Amino acid sequence: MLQDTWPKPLYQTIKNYVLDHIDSGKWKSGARIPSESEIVKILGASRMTVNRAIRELSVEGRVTRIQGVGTFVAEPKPKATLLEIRSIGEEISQRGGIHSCRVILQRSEPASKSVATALNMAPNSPVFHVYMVHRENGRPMQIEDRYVNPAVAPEFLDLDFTQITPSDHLLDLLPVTEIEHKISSRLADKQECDLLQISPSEPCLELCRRSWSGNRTVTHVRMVNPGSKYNVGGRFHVSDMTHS
Amino acid sequence: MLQDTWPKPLYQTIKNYVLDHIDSGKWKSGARIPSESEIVKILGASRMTVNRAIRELSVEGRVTRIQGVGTFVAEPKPKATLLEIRSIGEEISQRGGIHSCRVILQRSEPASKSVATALNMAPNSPVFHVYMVHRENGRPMQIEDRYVNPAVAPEFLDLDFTQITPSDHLLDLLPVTEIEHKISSRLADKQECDLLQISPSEPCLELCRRSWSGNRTVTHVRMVNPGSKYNVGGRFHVSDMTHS
DNA sequence: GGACTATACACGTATATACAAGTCAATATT
DNA sequence: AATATTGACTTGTATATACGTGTATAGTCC
Repeated sequence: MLQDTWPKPLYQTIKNYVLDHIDSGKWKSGARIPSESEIVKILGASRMTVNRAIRELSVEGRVTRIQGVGTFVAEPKPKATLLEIRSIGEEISQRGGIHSCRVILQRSEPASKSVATALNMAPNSPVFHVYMVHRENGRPMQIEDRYVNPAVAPEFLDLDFTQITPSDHLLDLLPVTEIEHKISSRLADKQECDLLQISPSEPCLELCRRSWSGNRTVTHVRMVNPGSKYNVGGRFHVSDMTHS
Repeated sequence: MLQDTWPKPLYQTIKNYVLDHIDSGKWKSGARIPSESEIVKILGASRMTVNRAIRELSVEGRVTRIQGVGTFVAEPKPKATLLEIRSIGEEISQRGGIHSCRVILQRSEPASKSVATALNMAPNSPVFHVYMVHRENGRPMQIEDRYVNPAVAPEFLDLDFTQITPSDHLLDLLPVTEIEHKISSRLADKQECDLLQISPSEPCLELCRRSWSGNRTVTHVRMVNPGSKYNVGGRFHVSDMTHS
């Protein structure tokens, strides 16, 4: 921001040099920037140092590199903020509560049309289905309605979800590479009111999530929380992807 | 997951070596790991290569380094998923809609007790306050109720928010380093019903956000969306912080 | 013309070396 | 005893050098 006059490392100076040209518009989005050896000539640093600077810009998403071709200014990021959504078990235990749950349904069933679409599978092929209620200190806090792709978690039906939540198990099992979220507000239906012990006029938060690992759809989950008892939230620290 | 048998770069092998020791529990959380020169002796790589490997693990948050002291295993990350929340202007224009807005209030006012707490300021010190309604194709979509720390954005009152949304302006102005979100579901009050043109029984999504830049609190915003017309969501790609 | 090849150039990785800078403890000095 | 110095060890940065790998193109041969 303001002048950091502290002695910057050279690789940081090089990063700033590139970022300045990008941010000022001299190097436009998608354009090629000078090669490493050209920057060596321009700035007089060694190629290793230039390489480190630009490699870091690459992992920070500011430039894209293609071996044998060159380095290009990356498209600007869409304006967005990130919200961290913790697993319900973690959240409850973090505030000192006792988590328990009631598993209402845990079975394999043929995929309905909508579930098959969500999981990118053929209709009527088997999917694992879990329907359960999470409780904090005995009070119902969340309905979890989850479908899982059997190919990625064949052991899913044998698990004891009073010991580990489905979410935690899947996060342990495989790396999540992509997530789609939808959060909406609506009124609960009769069954949900019964399970959550709330009145029919109470607004609920519904959080739907689909997640992928590589090119495989892992799971589709719908979580319903009573608005009066629960709200999703969290604090997120942006690991430094700063300019300068 | 399974062993990729493709020829790994040496620095990746070193990263895996360290990660294996961490994940297997041989090097426990908080413990010191061998120094660079020790790993040089163990693995036979050069110090520069070891340095790159461990530096990358450092930015990936797996280890913490202290110059002159050593390298330590970082605390494990809490289980969480990330939700990307786009700015409303972006979201509307992305689906082809026309964004407009009505600025109801844009002024400086003394901070109430709750606002002062939220922004970490003294009560009654001046804060900037904006209250506005965002519209998509002329239909009200969101109420934005925002307080801004005057110290970080002194020009805030002079802006024309029909041209750029407050969120976009602040994101352009300074890097956000920390964000706190809370999403809840509730019924709108009478004024909100009028502004959003909804019925009093319709559940609404309320998204509260506080954001920081460095050690300064930047803004506190409350956004109210009618549940029938709007839901927050998005797709998030996890940039590869994989093991192996 | 079309296919192949040589070549130049880009980024990717690895090493050896050097010095700077921060921390800590043992030792010397006052 | 309190303080200062020194030295060992740590990470941080910078360079010169080398070779590997991927891409594009100009030129050559058929």
